[in-house]
Amino acid sequence: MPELPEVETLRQDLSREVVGKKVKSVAVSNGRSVRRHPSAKHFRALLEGRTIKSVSRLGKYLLLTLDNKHTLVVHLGMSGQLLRVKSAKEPKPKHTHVVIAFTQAGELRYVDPRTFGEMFVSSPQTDDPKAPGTNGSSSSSSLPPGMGGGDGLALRRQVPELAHLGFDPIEDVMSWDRFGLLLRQRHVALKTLLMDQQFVAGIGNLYSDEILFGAGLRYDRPSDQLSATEVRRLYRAMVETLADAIKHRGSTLVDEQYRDLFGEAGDYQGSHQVYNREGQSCRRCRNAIVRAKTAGRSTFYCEHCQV
DNA sequence: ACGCCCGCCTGTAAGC
DNA sequence: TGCTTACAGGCGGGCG
Repeated sequence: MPELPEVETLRQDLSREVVGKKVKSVAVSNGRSVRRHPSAKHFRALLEGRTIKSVSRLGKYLLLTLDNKHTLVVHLGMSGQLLRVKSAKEPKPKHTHVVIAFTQAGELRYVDPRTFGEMFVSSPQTDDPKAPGTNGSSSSSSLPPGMGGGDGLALRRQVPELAHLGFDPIEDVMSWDRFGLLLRQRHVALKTLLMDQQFVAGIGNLYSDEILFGAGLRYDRPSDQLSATEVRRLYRAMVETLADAIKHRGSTLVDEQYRDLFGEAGDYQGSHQVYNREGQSCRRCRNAIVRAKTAGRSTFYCEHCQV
């Protein structure tokens, strides 16, 4: 399942490979992948003739900014892949639902067996196009500014459909104090909170387990009952685990199909501490990793290292 | 407010 | 060996 590290790897690849390219034609062979649009034709018309100006990321969403300020948004869901091929002649894998051909030759293909993912073209928010600064809502917001792929606030305005997303753990830096404050505003299990996209955007089942191991905290610890040290450990583990996974170009598991833009597997699965390691020995204390069920989902953790 | 379940999907693998 | 069932889970929605 592509989560933040996998999507960020794709963002880096895309910004080198498709920025500056102009869309020649778009072919949609499964309308479900563009289900936000009234029709495939509608989706195509918004893309054809446009040039890709930049590539950003918000949580698990890829944002390709177009030359008319519209944005091509891609969400990979459970099984989505974005593949760049040099020639249209290369054989199309099964479940290729969208093909974007560029005028400079080459294609961007969207493949998604389970069709949980989607693509759509978003129009920027048309709120108050008059003088800027009159109501002062631009820079005084509660969200901190982003650093890399783009300003988180600007991106949220650019794509109103993603306004509900919480802070991005890599782009939006925040103090331990503020993180602790946010944790105390809720009373939920830590794993639930890490996976809540409205709280923090980009973390799914795999990385929430890895982060909680890194922090030495159990998945079911209530979010409003952490000591200052534990808050700090959790924040640090979140940022470091994700950054480390990005360095390794994400996780490609045996039963999964995450691939980068060129079809290459990620490398981080070898560094997993708990995920999918039920019965295997903890790399830190040698006790067996345990599997639990929460809300019908699997959770892996070490009963000795996580308290 | 929160936990939990369902439906949406297909491919893989375990079970009988 | 072949069929059936369970499982994988992001996300939105509903229910208690």
